[in-house]
Amino acid sequence: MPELPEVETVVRGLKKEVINKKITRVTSSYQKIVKQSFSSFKKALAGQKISSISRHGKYSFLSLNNKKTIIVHLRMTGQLFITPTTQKKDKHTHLEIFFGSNKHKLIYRDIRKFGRFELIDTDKINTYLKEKKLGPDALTIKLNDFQDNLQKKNLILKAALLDQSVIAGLGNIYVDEVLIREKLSPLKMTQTLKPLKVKTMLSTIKKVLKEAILKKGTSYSDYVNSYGEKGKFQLHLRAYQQHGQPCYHCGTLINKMKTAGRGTHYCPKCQKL
DNA sequence: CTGTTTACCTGGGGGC
DNA sequence: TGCCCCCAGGTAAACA
Repeated sequence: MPELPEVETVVRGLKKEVINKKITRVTSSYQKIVKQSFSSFKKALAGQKISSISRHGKYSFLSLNNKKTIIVHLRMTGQLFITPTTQKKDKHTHLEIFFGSNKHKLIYRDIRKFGRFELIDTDKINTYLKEKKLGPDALTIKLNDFQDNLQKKNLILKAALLDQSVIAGLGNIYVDEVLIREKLSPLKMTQTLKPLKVKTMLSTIKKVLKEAILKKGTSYSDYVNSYGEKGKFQLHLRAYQQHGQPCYHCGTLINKMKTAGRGTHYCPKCQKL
């Protein structure tokens, strides 16, 4: 599923490919993908250029030169990538953006149709982030803010790291990967964490995310980057979907349980409560 | 108000 | 081969 490293990889690719290209046409065969009416969305995009692209957590922002911004969230199985205009769309392609005199189009594919597009005023991005209760981005969050957000609620650690208001960008894969590297139990309560442990955990969060970005993300199931290619971080997973495999650190078999409503992979020896 | 559960979707895999 | 059921998990909405 697309988490921070996957969204960052897509954003970096799109920056190279679609900045300053004029949008000529937008089509959709599943208009629910767009939050507001598709006809107004289509009208607002036509004739505009994408002037800048940014990301916060798992949200990406494609800003147009008419002071509007397209917000994209890929949710579980969303794919946003460039493909030749001659490529015929398949049944999972729900949106296509065409550019003037260009051999390529930007398409949105999503098997489970959970992803969403939304159009807002560019100067309201910060308001939007507040409305969604999005916390600081995981790559840039300051230790003090992370510490405060963790202490505010006494949550199970796994749930706290998945909570986008605490830290934005982590999902099920990277939370499990961080916890096994930190030898922390997913069941530990946040208020029992020592300040020094919070510090090392945050540096591990940033380290794992950066490594995953270098590997162009994790393609466990459907994720592909802006060129439709798979990532390579799945080769470096130590916990996620590794149940039955020996632990990277001690050789004990990785276990799987359900925590905070999610599949949670952990080493029963390294990650004791 | 806050924590918990369900809905949104489809494909894949297990059981039979 | 095929049918049924469950599972995958990000977020919003409904619920207790």
